[in-house]
Amino acid sequence: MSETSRPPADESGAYDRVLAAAQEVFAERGFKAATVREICQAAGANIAAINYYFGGKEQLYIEAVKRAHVCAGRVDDLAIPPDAPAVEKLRAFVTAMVTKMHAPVSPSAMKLMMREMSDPGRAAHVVVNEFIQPAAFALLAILRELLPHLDEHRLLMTGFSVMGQCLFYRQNIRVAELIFGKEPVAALDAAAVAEHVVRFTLAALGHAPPVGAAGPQVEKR
Amino acid sequence: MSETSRPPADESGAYDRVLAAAQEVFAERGFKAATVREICQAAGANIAAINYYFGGKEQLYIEAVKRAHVCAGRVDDLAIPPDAPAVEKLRAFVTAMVTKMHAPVSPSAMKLMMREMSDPGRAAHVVVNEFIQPAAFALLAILRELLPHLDEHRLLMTGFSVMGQCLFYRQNIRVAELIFGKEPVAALDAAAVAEHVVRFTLAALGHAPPVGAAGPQVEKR
DNA sequence: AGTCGATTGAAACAAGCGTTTGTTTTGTGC
DNA sequence: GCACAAAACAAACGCTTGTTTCAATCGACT
Repeated sequence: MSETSRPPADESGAYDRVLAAAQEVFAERGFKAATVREICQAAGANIAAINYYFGGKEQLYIEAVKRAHVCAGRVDDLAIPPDAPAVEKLRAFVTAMVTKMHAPVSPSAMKLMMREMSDPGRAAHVVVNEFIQPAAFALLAILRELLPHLDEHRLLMTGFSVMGQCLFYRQNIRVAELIFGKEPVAALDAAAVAEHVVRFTLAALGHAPPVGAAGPQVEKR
Repeated sequence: MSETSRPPADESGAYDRVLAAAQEVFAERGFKAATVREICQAAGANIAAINYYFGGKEQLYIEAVKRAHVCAGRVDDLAIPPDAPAVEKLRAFVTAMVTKMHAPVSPSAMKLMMREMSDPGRAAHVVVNEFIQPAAFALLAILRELLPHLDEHRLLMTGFSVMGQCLFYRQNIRVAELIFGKEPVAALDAAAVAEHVVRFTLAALGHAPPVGAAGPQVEKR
């Protein structure tokens, strides 16, 4: 029973090699299409290692998702100064979110998490509790500061509008490439997207001039 | 070779029954996890029917996706009067989009298309060409009317902001339920969401008062 | 050196998969 | 009634899947 006490370190033990390879292969192919043989071959380990260390394919998948959410890091534990004005908090949040989506620290980890989110299975609650939920509540708190008098429903929908913009570029980048070609989509780097989403959102909330306007004048109210 | 000339009618022939069942099962389980046996059992047909009519599992999947995009209908061929002001065009577009996403005519058809979009395979180009691309270009044309002087990159990102909001409620409804519970999410019906997205977007574009504002005063500029 | 538990390795297992086969049934024109 | 092609069926095929088995190997401790 070394499975639970084993730290998720990237040492060269068979346990960690299999787990890292599983994250990669599961992210690329999905749970069903990925085979234990491919994972073990990528890890340079024997086929029996999966059942020996993890007890089966599905439990390996869950562990891989857990590892992925650790690799991806959290959104709310960085770049959001608690004493800054709400507008700056929102800017920091969106920038962190878009950057994390657009250029993640571990692409395969993010891919695996997004896969599990689009088709929630037995490992979804892990990603939600540790990764999505804190970010969602942090965003809603920021929006509540910006819009103190808005009712709960509209605040929730406003949060969805922000998250929808942040997520779009990752969830639909392939489709966008199919429509517009690779070049114009590749031209949208994380910084440009983050700046746009911030401005679009702040304008919608009345804390910045609209997108069509010329100069970047601050506040208005 | 009756596969190409066969119309996608919902008659009670074995061909149509298998195709309809395939749409359902593929939408629910995905390509790999769905089995030909389950499809044939749901269709009340023999296992050999798939290879007899379609030539294999993968070609049946492609045909099911094609059928799905027909069932789902297109976005640009309805509810967008060509002579209306741009603001009304955008309102019509978003309302049609959100409604189609939120309460589709055929839930399984929409589910299958969304599945193929999140993991583009051999049938993705069909959905893109016939369903997504026309909608995307229609939206960009409307936005161009609203923002005549915006450069191409920002216009594209603005389009993504609109699409991101429309798609969020379908792509992430399961996750949203996991976070906030089923009730507050279920309370957001298509009409409320569409109204919010329209107002959020128009406010961001400077064609409506911001979300936080009280009354629905029209125009400003 | 010797012993024992942990790990690795190759082979085999049963189950399930998509596909194929050969036959039977059905429908249709003569 | 007969002949023939399309359609439907049950059975089995070959293959891949996840899992199991069991012997070989390694590493530490006495």
